[in-house]
Amino acid sequence: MTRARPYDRDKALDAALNLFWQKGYHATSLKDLEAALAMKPGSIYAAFKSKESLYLASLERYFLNGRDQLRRDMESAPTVLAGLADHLRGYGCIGPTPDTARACMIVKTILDTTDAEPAIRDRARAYYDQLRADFAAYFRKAKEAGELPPDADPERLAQRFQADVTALRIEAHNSTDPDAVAALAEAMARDVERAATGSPIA
Amino acid sequence: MTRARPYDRDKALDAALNLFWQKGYHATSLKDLEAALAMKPGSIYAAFKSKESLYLASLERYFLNGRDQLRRDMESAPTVLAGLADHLRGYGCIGPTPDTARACMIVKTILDTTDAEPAIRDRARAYYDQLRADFAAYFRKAKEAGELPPDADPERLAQRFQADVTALRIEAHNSTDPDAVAALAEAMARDVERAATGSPIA
DNA sequence: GCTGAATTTGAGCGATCACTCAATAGTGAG
DNA sequence: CTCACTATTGAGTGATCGCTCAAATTCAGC
Repeated sequence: MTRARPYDRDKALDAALNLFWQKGYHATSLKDLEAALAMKPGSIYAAFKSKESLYLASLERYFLNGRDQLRRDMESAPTVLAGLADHLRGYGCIGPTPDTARACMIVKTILDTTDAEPAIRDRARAYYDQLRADFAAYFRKAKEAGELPPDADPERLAQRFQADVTALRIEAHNSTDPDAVAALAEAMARDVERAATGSPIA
Repeated sequence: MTRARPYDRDKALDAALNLFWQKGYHATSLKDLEAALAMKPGSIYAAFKSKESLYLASLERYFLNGRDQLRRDMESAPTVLAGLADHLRGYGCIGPTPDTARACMIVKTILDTTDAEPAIRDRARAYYDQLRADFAAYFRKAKEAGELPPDADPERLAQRFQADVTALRIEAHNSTDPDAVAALAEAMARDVERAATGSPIA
C-alpha cells in the first residue's frame, strides 16, 4: 500500500544538520537546503513541515550525537575525571574531520536566536541545560568514587566544565593555530584533573 | 554651505549597535533599522552606504567601547592581576543595564558569519585577536611587575583569560540564575589571582 | 524673502524569502 | 496490464529582502 520512500530521511537530516550548523538558522535559505538535501521544496515540506521544524529536528540529532559521543568517551575512560579531561582534549586536536573544529551548534543557536523564534531558542536552552546536567552527573559519580574531595560541588564543576567546553570549541572554530588550541585544551584538561582529591580548584 | 545634519550620527550608530548586537546581522532587517534609527532607507544609505557598512561601523564602535571599558577597569585597579580579576567579576553581576548580560558581539559575529560575508568575519576576528593582544600586554606588564612568576606565559594566560570571558558572557546571556553566573565569575577571577607569584596554574 | 545646493524622503525596484498545490511519476494490489 | 493511490515535482504564491532615485524639503548666503 505505502510507496517506498526514494529519499533517506537520515541522510537528509544529516545534510540539513551540517548546513544549519555551518551557516546558522537565519543565513540558511530554502534554496540552500534544496541543494544540500537534493529535494524539491514540496518534498522538504512534506517530510519536515517547515524550515523551523527541520531545524529543530537537526538540532535534536546534533544533541543526541553529542550525547552519544560523550557517553562513548566516558565508557572507555579509566576514571570519570580522566574521561572528562580527555573529552576536553578531544576538542583540542583539529583532525581531518572538521566537526571538532566548529563551535557547538547548541551555543550557536542560543546566540543567534531571539524572542522571534521562541521554539528554537527554548529547545536549544533545554539541550544546553541537559548537557550540563549530564556533566554534573559525571562529577557526582566521580565524587562518589572518591575521585573528588568531599567538599567538591558537582554542579559548579559542571558549570565550569561546560564553560570550558564552550570556550574551547569557539577557540577551535576561530584559531588558525592548532597548537594554541591544543595547549588551551590541555590547560583546561589539567584543571579538571587538578580538581581531583588533594588539589583545590573551586 | 553645508546643511546641518538633522540626525545624530552617534545616536544612530548606538541604536544600530544595540539592534545588531541583540538580533545579529542576518536577523536584522532594514525595516528594523529604519525603526530603530528613525531614518528612512534613503538616509541610512546616504549616511552609511550599506547594511554591511553599518554593521562594520557598529562593530567598530562596540570594539572601541569595550576597549575603553577595559582600560578604565585597569586604571583604577591596585594591581594588574586584580584589575583583570575584577574585570571578570564585572561580567558576573547582572545589573540594571542589560549590556553585561549579553554575549560578546564580536564572538556572536564570528559565530554567525561565513565565507559569504568575508569582510565582517575578518574584521570580527581582527578585533578578537586585538583584544587578546591587549590581555597579553597586561599579563606581560604583570610579569614585569613581579606579580607573575618568571616562567609565566603571558600569551597563554591571555588566551585562557579570553576564553573565560567569552564563556562567562555566554553564561550570563543564557542563565536565569544570577547567583550561578556570579559564582562562575568568581571562580574564574580566583584562577587569575591564583596565577600570581607562588601559585601554579598554567 | 529668494535662490541654489545639500539633505531627506518614501514609493517602488528586482531579487529572494519561506512556502503551496495542481500536475506528474512511480508503486503495490488485483 | 491496469487501476487506485501516494510520493514527488517545480512553477508560482504573496511577502519581504536590501537598496535606489526622482522629488520634496531644508538651510546658508545674498
